Amino acid sequence: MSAQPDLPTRTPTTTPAREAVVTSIRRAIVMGELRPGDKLTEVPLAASLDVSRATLREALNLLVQDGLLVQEPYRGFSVTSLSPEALRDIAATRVPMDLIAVHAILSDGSGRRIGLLLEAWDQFDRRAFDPDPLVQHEAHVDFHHGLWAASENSMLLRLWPVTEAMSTIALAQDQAAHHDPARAHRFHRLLIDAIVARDLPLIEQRLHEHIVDAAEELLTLEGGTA
Amino acid sequence: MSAQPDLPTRTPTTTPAREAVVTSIRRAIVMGELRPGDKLTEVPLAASLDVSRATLREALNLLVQDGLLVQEPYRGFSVTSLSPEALRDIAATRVPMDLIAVHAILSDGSGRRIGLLLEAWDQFDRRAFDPDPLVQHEAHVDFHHGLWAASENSMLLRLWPVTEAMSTIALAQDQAAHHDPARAHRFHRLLIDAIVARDLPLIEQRLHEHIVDAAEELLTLEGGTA
DNA sequence: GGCGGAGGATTGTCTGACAACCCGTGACAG
DNA sequence: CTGTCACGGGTTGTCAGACAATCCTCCGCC
Repeated sequence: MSAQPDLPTRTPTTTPAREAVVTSIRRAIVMGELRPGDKLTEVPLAASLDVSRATLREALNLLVQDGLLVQEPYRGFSVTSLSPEALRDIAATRVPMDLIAVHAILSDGSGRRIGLLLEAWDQFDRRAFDPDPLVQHEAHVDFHHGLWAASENSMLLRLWPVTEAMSTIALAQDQAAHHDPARAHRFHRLLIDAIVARDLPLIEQRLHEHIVDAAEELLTLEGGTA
Repeated sequence: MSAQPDLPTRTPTTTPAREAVVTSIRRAIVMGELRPGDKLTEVPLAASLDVSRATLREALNLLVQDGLLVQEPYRGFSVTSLSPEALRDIAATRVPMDLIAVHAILSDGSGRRIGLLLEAWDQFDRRAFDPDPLVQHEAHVDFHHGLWAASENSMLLRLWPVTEAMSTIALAQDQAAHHDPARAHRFHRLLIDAIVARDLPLIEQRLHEHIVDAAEELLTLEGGTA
């Protein structure tokens, strides 16, 4: 009935339209076009994304899934907004969770997990200074994801989407929070060094610097609880 | 930091139908009527639950949200299934996460968090031996949720649904895994005692007994057969 | 000025349909 | 006999339009 579509369908699971919607909205949040607290009204949004309302709602449900959006019955979807205490909680909780990953990496005798970690570093290193700020953001996020993935702890992997979403929102909270890419690069480098050196106290200290201090900085920027 | 404008479950006067679907399916998983790996076909399921396919799909998406189900494009929804390594990861990860909560509880000078914890214990104590096994399960789960909630750490609260779902699946993995309610009751009691005594090493040991040992036990049960 | 109710706007749900896709089956060539 | 490929049934993904339930705003009334 047709010429053979010789091209191997590039994506093994092609064309769920809602995926496009999901990435589109996620990008809008990362880029600050959608800010925490913004309400999403379905009909105009569906029209602007050229999908039906049902498909849009499926995509929105997926975003609620990792906490990027919140849904209140009969009141609709809106971008998650974090209180200052929530921001501190995120930072304070991420440090011990990262330490769980680090422990798993260091307790692996084969060295494979360290290899995974260094690979994550390499990929970050290549994209950390990309001109596209979206790529920079993804590189940063992927590095932290790589740290958890290198632990080969499936529980952490399941918890990652929620964690990533919270961190994304935290950064999006302050639009002006364009953290200096060189600074993130340096922190990540120092962290890798400490892990390779297997210096647990140093690892913890550097995680603390990277995460908690950054959060406190965000909070001071935010200032008057606006 | 005194009066938190409490957010009472602001019921929207009527329950969205998908909530009923969600609890129905969740109950089926808890009760072992749906077992890990089972596939859910939409049309018969929607008919049996007396909702439209669209509403059913919204409910299924919500369940994917906390990890109780997995969705593969064009292959449908199925109950999450965990490998033995995943089961170990869950147990091994929950202990340090519970410790995060415990630290937050103990670092609260006002004693309010301890009060919340004891309240959670009371509610567990009242339902631990309920004749309905579903109530028993909920009492157990609510106790652990109460531990995290008592920490007043909003990040942990966000991570809870995923954690709960993983633990639920882990227990559902082996249908024969009705844990002796008296045993759970004793463990929880011992844990509370250790926390009140502020004995950190003892707390950790008892968490380990309750979580990791239970997981290993599940694995030996499962390993013999299968 | 405060209160209560009408009206519009928005979300929740339904029905029915069609397109896209997966999988098992069986014909066919080697 | 074996591997490949087309075919068809079954299932999921998406659409359109419609109606009910709920929220929100504003206006008249006391």
